Amino acid sequence: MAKKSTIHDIAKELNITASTVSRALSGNTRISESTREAVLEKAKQLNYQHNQIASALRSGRTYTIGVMVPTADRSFFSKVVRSIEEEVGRAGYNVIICQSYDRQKNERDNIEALLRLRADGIIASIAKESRDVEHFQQLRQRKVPLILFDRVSSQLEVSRVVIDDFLGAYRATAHLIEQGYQRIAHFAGLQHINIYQDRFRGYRQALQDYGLAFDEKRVLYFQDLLIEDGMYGIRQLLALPQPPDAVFSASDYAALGAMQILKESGIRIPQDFGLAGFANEPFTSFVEPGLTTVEQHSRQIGAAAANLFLEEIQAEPDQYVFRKVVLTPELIVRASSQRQI
Amino acid sequence: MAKKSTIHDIAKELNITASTVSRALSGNTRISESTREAVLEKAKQLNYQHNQIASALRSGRTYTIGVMVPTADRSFFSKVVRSIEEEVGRAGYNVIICQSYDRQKNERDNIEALLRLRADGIIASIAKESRDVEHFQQLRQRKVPLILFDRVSSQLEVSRVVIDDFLGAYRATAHLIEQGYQRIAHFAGLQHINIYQDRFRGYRQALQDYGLAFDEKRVLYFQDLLIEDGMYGIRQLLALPQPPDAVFSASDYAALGAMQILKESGIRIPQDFGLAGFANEPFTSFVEPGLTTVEQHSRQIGAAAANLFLEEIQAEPDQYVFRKVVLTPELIVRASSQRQI
DNA sequence: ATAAATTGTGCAAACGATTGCACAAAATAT
DNA sequence: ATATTTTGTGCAATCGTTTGCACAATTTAT
Repeated sequence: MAKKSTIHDIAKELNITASTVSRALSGNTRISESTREAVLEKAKQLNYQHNQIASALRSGRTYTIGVMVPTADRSFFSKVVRSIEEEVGRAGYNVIICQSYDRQKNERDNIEALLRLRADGIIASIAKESRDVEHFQQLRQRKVPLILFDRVSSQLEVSRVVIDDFLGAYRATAHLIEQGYQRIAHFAGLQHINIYQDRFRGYRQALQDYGLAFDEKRVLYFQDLLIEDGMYGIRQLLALPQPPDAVFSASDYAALGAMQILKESGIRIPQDFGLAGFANEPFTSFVEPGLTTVEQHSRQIGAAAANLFLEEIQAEPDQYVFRKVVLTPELIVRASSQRQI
Repeated sequence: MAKKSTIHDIAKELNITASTVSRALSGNTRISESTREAVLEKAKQLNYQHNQIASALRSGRTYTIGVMVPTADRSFFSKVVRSIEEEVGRAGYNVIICQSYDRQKNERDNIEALLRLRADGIIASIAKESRDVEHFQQLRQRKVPLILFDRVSSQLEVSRVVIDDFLGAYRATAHLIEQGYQRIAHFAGLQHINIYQDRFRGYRQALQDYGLAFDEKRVLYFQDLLIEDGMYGIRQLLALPQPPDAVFSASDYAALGAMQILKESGIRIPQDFGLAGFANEPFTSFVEPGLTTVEQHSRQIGAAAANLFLEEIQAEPDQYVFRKVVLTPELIVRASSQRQI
């Protein structure tokens, strides 16, 4: 039971040198077919396993890439991660998943760890807490490719892939208006985050284009846009002198919270009140009524991010130009907003 | 802008050797306070970053541990992972999250990748598809500590942490019986998986202890126990000559599917029909009515698994004895099963 | 038939840290 | 005052691959 075998062990048995073994294993074309076969067979026989550590040390490439998301237990991020895994996996890269839990400290620590591990690149979506992004700067200095997606920062000059949040929000709001809702409120996220800012802008633009007044009392801002936030928010809105008759929420979770309270209060959805969320979380399709929402095409986001990384890693370091991919979201209309039949 | 600095750079600047620098940085007590300080300062000044690759190659320890779960977007696994991260992080370990997506091939590939990366250990929950576990055996051969949790295999002699699934199922079923339900059905998982087998056994035992007849027509087996499975399952059950009046589902998701259909069919929960799930997924608390379920104490599972790993890694290789940690689950009673007030 | 290109392999130096051994200087014990 | 221990550092080998350079043997071109 050979504990650990190295290319030297293989070399010794075959009376050749380790260089030749290394080349045979890595597919160097200068190696003759016969020795290659012999090496491969002996490798299998000795239960040889490539030592990625040694390889990485010498070659400078770890074939490892870090993917950092706020949290992996959100359908959106989980799908993006999976899609990245599939895409870069085909090119021989391993993915290390990191979670920032929306904390800047974790984000910083993860970056440190990935740098120590000498990851070949990082694909990330920025933590909510990170208003400044200096901790990402050192990646630039160290020439580690960084690709951002979804939650990006304009302060970083890197390739990125986003969806058109403005358009998604615009369409959702316009749809509510077209369904006859008049006083549409908005659950907004923190405005230093691009996606929430864009969604807010889309909402306002739609109101304006359709000639509806914007009323800032109908906009509530939340740190996390969770279910509880939605519950709290809808209570605030219903207590207004002139309560709204619909909510466009920047998050499905907050929309769901609102739905709970509305149902409890005997307010009928969609007859009396319209609801639309954002992200197309799985639960949106099985709550009652189904929640109208915006699909972000997470798989495509992941694939795009992965490909941007692969491009960048293969490009000449100095003449690579950063790219921006913008995908178009899709409005998913469900019962929660369908007043007209 | 020093691109990359090594301990040699630091050494050169201070007119000492790399060995001394290495020792100073790693906290060796033989180094004088003055040189240590000088090294630390110079390191910061040169923007030095420890090269974990080189270190790993020489020392044989990567301080990296792989955590493999079927999928990270389930609340249960996500919490376990987080808890492991926190626990081993304190001991200086990095966590690499891998997902098998319940596929044996992915599981095998992940193990290969982790071995290539020379992970110091692996904590895993086995994929549904894996009936045999030979791909785990090579870890034993290569002396890489393996800790299993939740979905374990009796074919592997390793430390493990599980909850008492039998007890959880027993309590859930007993609770339904005590609420007056008479014909309790069960959504079961694949029986080659320990947790589903135990839950099934708990269900049967409770029926028996309370003098209720076991009827195999009331047990439906599902591959994945998803929402759709629950929808399909409840339809089957309702079509029986003598339909059940309650379901204990081995998964919250399937229970949720059943709930949807029951509501659509105008069957009142809990008055006409009782429901209980398993896992305490977040949505169980906000569906209407709240779903009775079983909490698995995921954080404790993660912490226990992490500590088992840390113990094993520190033990003498040959005299380590495998340990089994069994945690007690907790029944969470909600409206879906509370017929008696 | 000679020159040039190609093919297949070996040599040896990296990559950047860790670590056993050695040893001088300083501190402590006898 | 000498012997012994402790303290602080250096030397050099090592971890397992990769890779530029060299070079003989073969093949192809002129």
